[in-house]
Amino acid sequence: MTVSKTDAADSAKASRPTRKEPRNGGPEGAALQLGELSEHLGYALKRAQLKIFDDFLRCVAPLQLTPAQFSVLLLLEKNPGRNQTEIANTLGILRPNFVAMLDGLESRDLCARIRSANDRRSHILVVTDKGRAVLARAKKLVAAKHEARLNALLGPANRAALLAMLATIAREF
Amino acid sequence: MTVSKTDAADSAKASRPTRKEPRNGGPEGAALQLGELSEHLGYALKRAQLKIFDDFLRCVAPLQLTPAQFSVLLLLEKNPGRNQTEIANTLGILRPNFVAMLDGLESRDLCARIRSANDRRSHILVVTDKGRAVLARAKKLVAAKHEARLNALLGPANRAALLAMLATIAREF
DNA sequence: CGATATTTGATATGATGTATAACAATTATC
DNA sequence: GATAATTGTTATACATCATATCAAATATCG
Repeated sequence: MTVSKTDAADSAKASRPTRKEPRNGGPEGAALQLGELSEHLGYALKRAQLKIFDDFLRCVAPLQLTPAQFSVLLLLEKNPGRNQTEIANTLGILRPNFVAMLDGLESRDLCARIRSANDRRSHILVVTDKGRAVLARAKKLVAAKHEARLNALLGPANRAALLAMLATIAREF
Repeated sequence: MTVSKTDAADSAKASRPTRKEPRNGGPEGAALQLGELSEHLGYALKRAQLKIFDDFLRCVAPLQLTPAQFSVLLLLEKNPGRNQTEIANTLGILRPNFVAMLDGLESRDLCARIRSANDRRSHILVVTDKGRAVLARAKKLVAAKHEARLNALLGPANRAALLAMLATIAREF
């Protein structure tokens, strides 16, 4: 709906002794009412998604992996011998946009393109040893920091229910 | 994680009599395994969000309103007398980016900027009559088509639970 | 009061994500 | 063997998102 990566909600910088804002008496200057907005799933969905991605980025920052790159490596590891079109399609990436993304991963030696012997048009994608190592570390960081934090916030049962509903929407909506 | 607005999953164009792909016998050419990806909340969240936004766009297409524009009009209606900074911050929009957005809405006479008398730096934002009319029609379309479809897919109780969990993540994560 | 700092809306600019068209090389189809 | 389709790629356009900076207006404080 809107929603950028920014703070929103007018986060008061915490440290600022002198200001006028503490006029808590009047109804003026109060926090804005979200109103019906808080009942719209799309709005909550977008804001939650930004938070999740932001946290993912922080948790996996030492490995310099974006959520998109992580998903590519995960998919490559699970599905060896596939070409660019197959991987891109599965992840909902357009082939033209997948090229630069692979260039980035390949230049860091996390994956490699191998010309197929059967069909010399296509590139078979493989995770390199270094890619596998980075992916393993990423999985641990994500599990230990990111997903663990979600479990702490929602509880395992709720987290599972949430995941199931999101998957349903993604699949059948 | 990845995920664009595109079809993904290699949607077979439905109408194409001649192709090679029906080699359903071998394990080759089968659908890819998502593997651990399907256990990552961020991935499901992103894909669900894209679906929801896409459906929102279609449902409200006759009014030519994006989710972001809809959220702005909703917030303006609920919170009269606010300036650009307050509205933008609440929605998580950066002020510089909010300018062009307001230009668009104002050029269509859906809202208006009014110089404040108290503080002549700020613009008080108001929904115009036309904006209120468009917003009313948008609400009906969204409720009748978009949210109704979600209720049909998840059921009202699950939909409410989903919304609550997403709001929790957006608020406390 | 007057100097300095802050706020507001705005502009310019860049980075990133997403989408389409078109191309050469290769393969499939008939 | 001519035509069509596929694969990876390039170019390009557009939207989204982010930062720095500015002028005008206001606030703060010596």
